[in-house]
Amino acid sequence: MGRNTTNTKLNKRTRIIDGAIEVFAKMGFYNAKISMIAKAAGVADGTIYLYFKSKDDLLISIFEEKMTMVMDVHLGALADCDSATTKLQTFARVHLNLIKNNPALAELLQIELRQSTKFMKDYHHERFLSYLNIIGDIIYEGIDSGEFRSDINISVGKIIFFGALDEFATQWILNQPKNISIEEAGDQICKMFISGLKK
Amino acid sequence: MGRNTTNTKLNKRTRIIDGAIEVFAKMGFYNAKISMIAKAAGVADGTIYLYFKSKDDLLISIFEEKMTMVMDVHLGALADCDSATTKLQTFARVHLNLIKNNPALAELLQIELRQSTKFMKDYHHERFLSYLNIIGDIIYEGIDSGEFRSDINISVGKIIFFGALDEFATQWILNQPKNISIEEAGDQICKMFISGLKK
Amino acid sequence: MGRNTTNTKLNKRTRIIDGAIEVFAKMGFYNAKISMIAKAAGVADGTIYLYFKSKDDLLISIFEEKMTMVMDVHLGALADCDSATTKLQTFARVHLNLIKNNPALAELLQIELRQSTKFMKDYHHERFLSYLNIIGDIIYEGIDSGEFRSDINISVGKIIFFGALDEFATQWILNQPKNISIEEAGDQICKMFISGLKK
Amino acid sequence: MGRNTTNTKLNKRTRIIDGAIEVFAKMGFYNAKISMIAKAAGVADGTIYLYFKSKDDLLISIFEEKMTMVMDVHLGALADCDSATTKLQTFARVHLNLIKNNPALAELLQIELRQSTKFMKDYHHERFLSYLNIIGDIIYEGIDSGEFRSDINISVGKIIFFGALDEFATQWILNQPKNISIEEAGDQICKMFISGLKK
DNA sequence: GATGAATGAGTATTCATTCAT
DNA sequence: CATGAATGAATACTCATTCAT
Repeated sequence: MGRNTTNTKLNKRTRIIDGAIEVFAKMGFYNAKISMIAKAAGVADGTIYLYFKSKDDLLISIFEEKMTMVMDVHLGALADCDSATTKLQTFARVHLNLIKNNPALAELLQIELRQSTKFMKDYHHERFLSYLNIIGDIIYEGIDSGEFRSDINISVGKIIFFGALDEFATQWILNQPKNISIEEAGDQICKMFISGLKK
Repeated sequence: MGRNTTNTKLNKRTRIIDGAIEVFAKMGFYNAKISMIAKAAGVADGTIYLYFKSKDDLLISIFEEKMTMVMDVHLGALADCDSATTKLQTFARVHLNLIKNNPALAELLQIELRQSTKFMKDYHHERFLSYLNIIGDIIYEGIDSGEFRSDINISVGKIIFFGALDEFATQWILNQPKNISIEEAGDQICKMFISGLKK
Repeated sequence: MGRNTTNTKLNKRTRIIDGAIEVFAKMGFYNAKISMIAKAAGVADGTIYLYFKSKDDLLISIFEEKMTMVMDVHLGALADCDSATTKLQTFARVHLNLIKNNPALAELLQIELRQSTKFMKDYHHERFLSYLNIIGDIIYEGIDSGEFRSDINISVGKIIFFGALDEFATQWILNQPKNISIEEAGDQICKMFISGLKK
Repeated sequence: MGRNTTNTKLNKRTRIIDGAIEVFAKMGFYNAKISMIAKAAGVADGTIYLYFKSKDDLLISIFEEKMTMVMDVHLGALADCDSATTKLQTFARVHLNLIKNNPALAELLQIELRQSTKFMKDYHHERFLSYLNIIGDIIYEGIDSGEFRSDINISVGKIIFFGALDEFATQWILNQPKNISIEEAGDQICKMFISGLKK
């Protein structure tokens, strides 16, 4: 049946993406070999090229699809919050949970975001900026509602809140600290960021 | 005579490192070709192998040397500060200034810190941890002296302060924001981090 | 019913051959892709393998079939001629007309005849030699009847008459000269060959 | 010494060209593998790319160089002739001798001239036209001097004389006829072409 | 030490062919 | 018969590294 065919196709594409996430995360983009990805996906090397134009396209496609998914999860979770403070806490919790539950994807997205290859430099600031702007909008809302100070530069604020979360995630992926859970860490990050270090 | 030879050698080594920083930063590690680095350094391809064991070793050597230099600058600057708050501000200022003045190096160090190649995973947590620990020590000192709250998890605090600075630096390198100077941004980061967003 | 099936098959086979002639001529054998031929023929890639064992077999089959057709046309036309001179002129006229009317086929046959792939070297001297022998027989007849000189080496004569026609055809396909029609050219070729350049 | 280095370099380039001529002639361009050529030349695969940009470039370079050489040989030989008839005979003799002595090169040049790949279609009509024009100039001279008939179309004449020689050469390469030497064949070709078949 | 020509291992990608539907 | 998704063998080309000079 049509549905069957479609499913098989989707499954194969999904398997390739999942295999690629795994292999890219473990090996890095340049050290990942197409044959490894094919093996991880349980398909022939050539099959990958039925679904993706090139290795680069595979990486970019993963980024596109997963970022879309991530944004949707965030926006869904934020819809239930009623204050900027809650939203910031929710954002942190969702971000860290996504990373906790998809460490390979997390590592991959970070590779993409950071790796300064030419094709990465050109590409997808847009989608990353949207992500940053979720944070920016929350801060703006907090200032607007009087929850947050008005002498905050939102452009800086959104970047450093993301940076704080992201660096913590990176370290957590590399070397999971035993002495603190990712949930507690999220609370700590929000506390420091929202209330500051000062007594 | 001996000194002369040594100098020549040191000069050549320095030229290679500088050429490599430039090329790695512009092209990324994997797209940087030894021949490009050799040309940038004004030496023959083979000469690089008289000073470095491999392309990987070149990257790691840069990291080692430059991080040593960076740590020294930080420690020198911090020696003059008399409070944890001042120290944190100083650290931020020094960090951002180093990046402002050595953008290629900054980009390179970030590539190294992030790029999850095997050889990067194995390597240099140590030296990076020392860097983080400068921040950790300042926070500890602040708590100890009563400047900072005592319910702060230092392990988390040092990571997120670094993350905040680092992400801002990344964005600044990629897309220098016109509406705020790097100095002001440093002040904003410290303000948010130290006093929090809350009114 | 059976006829219908058979017709469909024949039609499909014909469509594949015609598509292949077109694509081989335009792209060359090695640059022609099975998928292009399938598309040109309006069939699926796999269908080609129901009619031909391989890409090589497709090329060879075209050669076989078309040469058979070409030989028949020649023999039919020659039956009406009453002298070796007329036959030679007729042969030239028929040869050049075939090329004029089937330039893609002409180019393809030339590729085959020339392209020194192994499978081409092994193959079809036989059929080509038959073609040459049509010319050889005409020359023999002309010598026998006293029309032509008897100090002619027929083996050489048949080859060079063919070569003259063939090279002219090649040039005409590549770069159709405006200043002379293919019919006039045929007359010129016969004139030079039969009467020579000498005054 | 400089001379030594230069010689080594030249020798290597020459060895690659000679190896390539051999392998291209035996296997055809598309079936010739770079590794075969490298082995035939006694160099590493990569070395070929120090001297030629690509496999295509290698083929074209061979063509350029060898055609230059061939043209020089022809022009040198023709300088000594005092009539168009002698020149035509000389041209045929030189052409056939070159082929006799360089059969692999001859086959390769024919592949190039004929193989209808895109890059071949675009390329070097110019150089081939120069070759044809040597013949054209001889015919023109013969008409001008009164040796040849004036009702000859030179454009056609040069093509068919070349075609006659070329086809004979092709057949001779493929299947050397025992019953006639290449020298005699050259004489036959000239005789037929110059005096015609007619009694 | 310095050079850069030579090496050859390593890999993304293509495409003729197969075969389950 | 017909399809076209899947296969995987095959190869031009790159580039880190070596070593004779």
